[in-house]
Amino acid sequence: MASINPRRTTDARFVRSREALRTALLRLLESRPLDQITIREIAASAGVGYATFFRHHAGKDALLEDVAAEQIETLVARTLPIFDAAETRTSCVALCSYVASNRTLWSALLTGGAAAAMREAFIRVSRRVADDRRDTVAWLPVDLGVIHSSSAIIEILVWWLRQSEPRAADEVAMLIDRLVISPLGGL
Amino acid sequence: MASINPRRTTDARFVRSREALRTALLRLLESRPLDQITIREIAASAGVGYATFFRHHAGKDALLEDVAAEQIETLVARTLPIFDAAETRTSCVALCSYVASNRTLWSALLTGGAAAAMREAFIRVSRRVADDRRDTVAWLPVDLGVIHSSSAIIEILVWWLRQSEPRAADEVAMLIDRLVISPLGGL
Amino acid sequence: MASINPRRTTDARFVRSREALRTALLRLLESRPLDQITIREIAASAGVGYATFFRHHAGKDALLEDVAAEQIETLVARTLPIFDAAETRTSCVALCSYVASNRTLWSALLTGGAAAAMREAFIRVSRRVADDRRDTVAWLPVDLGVIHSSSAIIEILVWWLRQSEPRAADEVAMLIDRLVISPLGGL
Amino acid sequence: MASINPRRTTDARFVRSREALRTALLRLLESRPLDQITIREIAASAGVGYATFFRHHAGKDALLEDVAAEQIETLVARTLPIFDAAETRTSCVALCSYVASNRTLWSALLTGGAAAAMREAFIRVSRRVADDRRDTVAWLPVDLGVIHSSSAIIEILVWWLRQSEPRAADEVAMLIDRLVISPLGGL
DNA sequence: CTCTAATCGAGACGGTACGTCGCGTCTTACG
DNA sequence: CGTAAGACGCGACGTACCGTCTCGATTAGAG
Repeated sequence: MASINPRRTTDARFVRSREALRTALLRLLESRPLDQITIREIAASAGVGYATFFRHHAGKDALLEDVAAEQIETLVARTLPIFDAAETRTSCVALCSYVASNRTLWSALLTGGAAAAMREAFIRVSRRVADDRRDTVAWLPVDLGVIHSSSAIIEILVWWLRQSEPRAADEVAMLIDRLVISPLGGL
Repeated sequence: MASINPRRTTDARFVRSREALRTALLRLLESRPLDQITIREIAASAGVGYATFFRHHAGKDALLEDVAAEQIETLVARTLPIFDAAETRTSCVALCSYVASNRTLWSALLTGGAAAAMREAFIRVSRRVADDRRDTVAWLPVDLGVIHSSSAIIEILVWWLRQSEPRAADEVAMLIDRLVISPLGGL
Repeated sequence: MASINPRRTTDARFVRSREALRTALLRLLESRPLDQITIREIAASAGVGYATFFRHHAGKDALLEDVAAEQIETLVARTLPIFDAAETRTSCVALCSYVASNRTLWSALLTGGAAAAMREAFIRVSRRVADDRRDTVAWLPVDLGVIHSSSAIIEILVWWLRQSEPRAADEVAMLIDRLVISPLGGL
Repeated sequence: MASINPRRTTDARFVRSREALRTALLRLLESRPLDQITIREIAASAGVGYATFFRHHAGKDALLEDVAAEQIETLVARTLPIFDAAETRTSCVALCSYVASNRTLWSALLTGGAAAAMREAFIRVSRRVADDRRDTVAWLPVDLGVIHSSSAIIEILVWWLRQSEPRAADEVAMLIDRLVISPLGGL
């Protein structure tokens, strides 16, 4: 949508609204789950007309994925080395540290009722990465590998971010390593 | 709700409606995801008045859980021995066989957009079981263990049931064993 | 609409809402023209849910015509004898007297921006009457006769009802007689 | 608006846009009624920027009246002699002939949902003329005379232009004469 | 085998959010 | 630096579904 018309990427107003909507959603996600947030609220909170929302996104979910996409892209960039490294544990630590350092953001994304959408987005990105790499283990179907590891990681992160007194990042990294990565059997 | 008035469990009309609603939901779930099914449709498909739906269930989700509950109870009864047995693999086979033998039902429940609700129900039941048993591994927080294993199993089942040409039950059992059960490290 | 389902005509709630909407529209028409009245206002003023409006009428205009229909039916019943009577003047007086005695109502209907719709409704009713009677004057096409006389009468009434200090009913009756009825040349 | 800046009447671009808008509206009116035509369509059809529309006219209606004004001015110039002439019938023929010779234009203006606006414009012009002339008949209020005759003429023309196989101009002229002009009683 | 009361179907209702549309204003990029 | 493009705020629209409610019309099961 944004890429069709070159103007859209340049026009100051367009960029401004777009960014306002992104941050408004994140702001609201900190207070309550996605499905209790109305598009009208997002628009109002962004200081943007209601109709304008639809000039940028097809719906609530579309905005969420738009917001999520770039974050996930970054997260995956941190997750990638996990599978390469002999030292998977170190990589898991890196992953968790990144999440910890953006705790508020990731809490909103993962514990705000958007986890399912995030999971989808994460799987999508992971699948793309997996297609590029083509390292396989005989007993494990590739797509299941992607789905399982993505889901499990997301879910452990959700569990982590929901804790009132969160554990240390490297402790969680250990859990991910032992529960998810190691069982994949050294991809 | 159903238990307040003893008559409700006896009155032929009440029982008939209840059952009609259950089967109607399952029938509809085979055609499209839960959130595209309206309560009005369920009622109509059950040959039951719209208001009657609410005389039995608080909402769509309540009906789903009502339907799901007994199935999950059975499934967990099959899953339980997994953790006891030295031969976890055998138990996984038993689990998958059961699902395979009720494929239509479980497909509706798991691939019909109700997976999230099923996951919750499954976790709820599992947690209850886990509380009874109290076998712990030092490095793994109990609640995470429950959440992770429940979610991962559900998710592998979803993956399985979505395949156009599904794999053999024992093959999937192997996957569950290697990806989920074994890593728990012999509870 | 009201006549399809017999229940609708009986159900107390339905009748209540229907009547509330009618009177609400008339009430609002006294304060400002039709196109400055929103459906939401009508519903609110009727103490009726917004969606309920559409359960009764397809839109603002439909409600107006519904309201207008019966009034026009009555008015036409008064207008009819005009064409029969040798004393057309007397009949015109009757017509104007009736309008005068319901001045508030007719002001709302005719000076509230609804005149066009009223004209249509009036023509429709008149055409039906004309079809029944089949008295024709050679030089005047029937449909033009209906359109012209209906429109002209409506328009004179509008002019009358808009005056700050309205003329006497029989004076207006005279105007209608001389400008509209007589020229028809003794139908 | 157009008269404030002297440049506006001279600037070639301004004149070009103005004319483009006029003809665009007329072109569109031939295909569908005024209220189904959006300003955006008019602008697009005129090959003119959307905002540019508002540099010329306050809105759709304003453009219409702008377009209509000159036509009506001409029409009234033809209608005027009607009231002077002893031979009103001849004048009516002149009027109708003029309309017939610009049938497409007048069809667009009168049958395209713009009749009400045209009526207003026609009345406005007629009133100006009537004020100048000051010929009165005792029993007929001047403003009603103007409104009635204007409306009735417009309305007969609409009826005429809507016919699939239109009658001859002098036949319609006769109808106008007998229904509208004669009853005014030789102003 | 009746009578009485619970249950039923039907669906009207008040709400709330949706996504669409057109308006008229105002900003922006571009020639 | 002026103009065309079009993003924007606004606000009404009509739709969909929710869950509550009011109706009579059955019909089950107790007496």
